[in-house]
Amino acid sequence: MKLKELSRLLDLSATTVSRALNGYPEVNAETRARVLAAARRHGYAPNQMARRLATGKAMTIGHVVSISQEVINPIFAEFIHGAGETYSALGYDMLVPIVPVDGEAAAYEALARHRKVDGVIVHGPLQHEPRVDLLQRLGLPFLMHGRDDRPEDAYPWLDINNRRAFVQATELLLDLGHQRIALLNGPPGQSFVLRRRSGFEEALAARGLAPDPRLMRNGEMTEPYGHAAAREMLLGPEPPTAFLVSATTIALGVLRAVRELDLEPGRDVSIVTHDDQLAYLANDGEPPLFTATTSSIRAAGRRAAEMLVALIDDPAGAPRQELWEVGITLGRSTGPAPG
Amino acid sequence: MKLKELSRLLDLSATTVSRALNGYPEVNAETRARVLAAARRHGYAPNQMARRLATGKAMTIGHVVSISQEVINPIFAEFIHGAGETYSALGYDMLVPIVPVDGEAAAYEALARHRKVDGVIVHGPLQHEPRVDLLQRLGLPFLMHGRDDRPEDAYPWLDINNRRAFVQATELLLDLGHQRIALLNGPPGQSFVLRRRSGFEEALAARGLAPDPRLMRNGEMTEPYGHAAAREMLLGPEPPTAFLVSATTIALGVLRAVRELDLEPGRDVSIVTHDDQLAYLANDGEPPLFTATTSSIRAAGRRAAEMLVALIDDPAGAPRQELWEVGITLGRSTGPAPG
DNA sequence: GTGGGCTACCAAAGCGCTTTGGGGTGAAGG
DNA sequence: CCTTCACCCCAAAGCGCTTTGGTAGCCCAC
Repeated sequence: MKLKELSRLLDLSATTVSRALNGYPEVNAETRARVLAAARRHGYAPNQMARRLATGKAMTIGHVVSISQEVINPIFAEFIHGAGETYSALGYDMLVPIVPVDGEAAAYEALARHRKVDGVIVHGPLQHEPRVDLLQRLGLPFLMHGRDDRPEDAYPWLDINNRRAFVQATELLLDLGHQRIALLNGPPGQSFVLRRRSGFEEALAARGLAPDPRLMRNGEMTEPYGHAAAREMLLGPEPPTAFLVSATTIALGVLRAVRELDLEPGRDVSIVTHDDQLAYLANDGEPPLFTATTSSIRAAGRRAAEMLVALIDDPAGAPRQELWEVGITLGRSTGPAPG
Repeated sequence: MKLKELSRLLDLSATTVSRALNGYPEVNAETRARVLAAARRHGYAPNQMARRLATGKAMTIGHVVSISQEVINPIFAEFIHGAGETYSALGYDMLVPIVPVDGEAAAYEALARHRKVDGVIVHGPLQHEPRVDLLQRLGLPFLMHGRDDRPEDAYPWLDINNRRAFVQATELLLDLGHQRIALLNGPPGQSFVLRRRSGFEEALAARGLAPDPRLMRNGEMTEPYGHAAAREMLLGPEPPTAFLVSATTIALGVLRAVRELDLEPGRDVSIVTHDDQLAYLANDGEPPLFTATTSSIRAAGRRAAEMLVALIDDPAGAPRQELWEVGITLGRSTGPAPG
């Protein structure tokens, strides 16, 4: 069933039918009702390709995933999940090109030139993110999840206050008397990783402490990474009494190492993690397993998508930046420093 | 830059330019080279909407995600990842509608009627999957990841041999002398979950053993689920000496419970898991942490996408079903039954 | 030297929709 | 009574590409 057939059936012009379906005012209410009823009855839906060609709007948002970021995966999935809810509600489609690491720039260029999307969401910004220049040059609207070292208003973004979160987490451990705190952070170069480290170092410095480089690690946020790093540190000289880690997956690895060494989490060793509130890694229990800074990555996805769509609809008048504070949850993984 | 402009620039007709770019034979080699050079130089790329409207092909594959399946998430993400690699290579786009549970059917109908996709991949089939009827009625080509209780050749699918995998895993435990084996399976109703249970029960029956219903659980494949179930069973009367579980996330929960109770995995309690080889939950170590049946879900995604595209290009001649056997990895989580 | 068969190109007709620029009708207003 | 103005509706012109159905020119064969 196409528009022309439907219009013939109704003895109306294609123009009128189109207008009726798209809610334009210059259509008699009765006529509109007739059209809508007929459309439903015959299962008519406009061909999206035709519609998009005619309107010049792709009604699609791109999320480019580079396959280097193996481990962003579960977090990325949860973010996408939230964004998808927004898109469904707003009539947008989501396009998810998966590209090799070295094809990322080309992927954005292709999206722009082929007119496949109206905008993109940029994931996992580096400290100084080259994609910003690329996208501005391409004139492709974008919203960054996170932000880099440019001035606050250089481009639109949604981020959580990573620095502050890790200041608070570190202070919590310091208040419990911990002095040797290990930091198991995410992949080097990522903007959020650096902000978290700043927060950690800042909190230590405020108490006149200097971070021990041997207790600071970067790595993909996996369970084995947490396990290996924690095990090594705990078996080494001057082991830490507390771990501050960047993801629940890492925390689980730390927990495994702690138990393996017959230590008691929350008594012999404390653990604080940042919790993205992934559905399948829920920090369950009463009180919950981990003491954590928390922020729903799914909610971030929802909101980021909203912001980008608003930006596309009204490039001038939409909110362009948003910084979320994180919550803190007290769990069973922290306690006073031993000794 | 649009086709007309480029053709005027080259003093050729749009027809010839289009044919040159799309590799049709009726173009002089020299002319083609000239066209390609000019296209590259001016950064010309055809507007996809126009192209798709003209050809009638969406060059897009849909993966509908219903937001009930919270926990399919990480596994789903990994599958998608593989599929995405195929799409990039083949020039297809991937559309990922995220819809509420009760909107799934409507989502497929919309995809079909709006002509947004050339086909879909169906995830997480139930024992008897209603989407099969729906999609066949809509005439929308599809490939199922997994399969349901219909005859083998009822529709195209790619699956792993879940039953056989769990037969082998169970036999492995039985050979080690375990008699009380707990099964921590996935969500009830899912086809793969039922096949795995069949395999488990079948292997027990072959040794004259009956499964203990108190040691069989279903649940979303999360770490807390594994932890809670294992803890409860281990503290109950007649605790199991071994756990067979459906996912590495669950296995991590079991491991946590085991350690909490001061038991030694691989000595006091054995664990076998099915490992989808998720990148961020790698079963690392030498030997690896878990004894596991393994099958790369990312590879499955790659292959499934290939099969679907082949099916779309040639509805008659493409391979329609594929059953993969799983591998087995011996890890540190299994050992002879105690006592 | 005429017909047939290639090669290399082109004009124009779609693809199915939206949107522009009217145009007819009847009621309100002068 | 004639104009004005909403109100509804329509024909036709795009949107930017692909594809159909040619044609012009050339070579070869009979």
